[in-house]
Amino acid sequence: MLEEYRYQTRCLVALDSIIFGFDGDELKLLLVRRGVEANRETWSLMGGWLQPGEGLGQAASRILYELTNLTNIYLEQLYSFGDPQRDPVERTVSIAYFALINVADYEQKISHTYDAHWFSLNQLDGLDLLFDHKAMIELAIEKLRYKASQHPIGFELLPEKFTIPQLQKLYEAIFATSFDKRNFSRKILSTSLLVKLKEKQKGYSKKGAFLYSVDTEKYQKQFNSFLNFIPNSFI
Amino acid sequence: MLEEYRYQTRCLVALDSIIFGFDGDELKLLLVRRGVEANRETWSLMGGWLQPGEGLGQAASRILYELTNLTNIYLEQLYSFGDPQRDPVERTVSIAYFALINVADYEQKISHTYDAHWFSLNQLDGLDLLFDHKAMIELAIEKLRYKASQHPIGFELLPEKFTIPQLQKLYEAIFATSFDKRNFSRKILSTSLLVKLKEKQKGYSKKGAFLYSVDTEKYQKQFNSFLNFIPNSFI
DNA sequence: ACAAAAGTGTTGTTAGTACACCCATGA
DNA sequence: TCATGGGTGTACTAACAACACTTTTGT
Repeated sequence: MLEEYRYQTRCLVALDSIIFGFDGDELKLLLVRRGVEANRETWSLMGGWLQPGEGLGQAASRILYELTNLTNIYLEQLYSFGDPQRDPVERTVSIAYFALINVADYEQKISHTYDAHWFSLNQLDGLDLLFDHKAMIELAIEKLRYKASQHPIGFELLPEKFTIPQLQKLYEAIFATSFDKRNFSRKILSTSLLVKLKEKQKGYSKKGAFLYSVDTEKYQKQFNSFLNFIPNSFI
Repeated sequence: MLEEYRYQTRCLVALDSIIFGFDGDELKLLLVRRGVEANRETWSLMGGWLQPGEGLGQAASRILYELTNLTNIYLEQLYSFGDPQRDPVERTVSIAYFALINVADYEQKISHTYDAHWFSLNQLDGLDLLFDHKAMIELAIEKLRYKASQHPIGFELLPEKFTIPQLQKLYEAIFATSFDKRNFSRKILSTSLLVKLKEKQKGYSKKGAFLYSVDTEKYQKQFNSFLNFIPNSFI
């Protein structure tokens, strides 16, 4: 090994994932209570160690799978946390990832071996979380809001067929505010990313609301080309 | 030490900093050619190892200082790179930071012990860079553009007193495009973040251009409150 | 028949875009 | 006097914000 490398200190590297979910009404967060030696009773994000030969996102996915049984969740890197005191046992750098899922889609699949549990965002205030996980969550909420303000990212949090009022509820949950429904539906439909279906959702309201699905082809095209929206949005 | 920690693999953690500079005309990038054993002749970002007891940003600042003598540069975390093969000598996770500085302000201070050198962005194409540093730079450019499209971040790249045409050149360099000067100055002045000074810049043009400075108080206020721009920008 | 949620249109205001001429000065 | 870059105004268009009534249907 090269001299230059030989005398460097190696350091624990952890991955922590923040999983947001929407149940049709509230925005939720998936936490686990792990059966590990330290902090046995503390709720925490889905976390684990980086293994040799593993990519970062790959490790985050594996850990999420091991703790909850969830697979094929698109995880996005959020931020790296490296305060020397963040883990009192030993200095650890943690790389945080986050994802958005639809609670209903995954309810059956989530294993409860490690006591995984959905918390609504307001429940968090009273809760004590491991290490700096609260700061991670706050940053993730900020990023989620930012992303939702740019992309119609919310689609990923809904079932394949959904109604405009459902989508509005989701955005209202993300931004903790309320929108005018006329302006909301106009704005959403003006993207022409939604396809109106013949069916109506029944049961929730007396009248029933039309179901829509995402035109995935258009959606891909539009949001894989970032370039077109940058220059003139500022100047 | 806890069992849970004892058997984990520790890993090298590096910090790499991407330093953008503006010289009044072009957007540049600071690279070094380090006298290290491996890759002696390759240009690279300002990189080094995380030491015990150091925060991540703190380490990035120290490394930047050691390689260039620059201090008091605000570094912002960009992304973490952890491909198992990214460093062929040993598996290393690298956390990338970036910063924007005004070339003229720091020209005297930059030490050239390690052969630090400004490259204009177009020069990069032909250049071979260490490891995945090219990908880091590309991501940093993307982020810089995004930030500039939201905030008037460009102010940090200019001297304390600057002219509107200088600012326009900077934005044109960042976005690799050109803007209508009437619309540009209207847009910039409409933020009322600039204070018009009595003095003119002479020498560059025959007529001379009025100098402006940033109203730092307003600037702080406006861009520390993110919340107000989110909801209605989407809905 | 009535309660509860769905759906829809108009108007005023604001921000964005495209475009062309005169001004001040040094050489 | 002329070449160079600095500075400004207007008219058109598109997006946004505020606002209230009618429709459907289950009970």
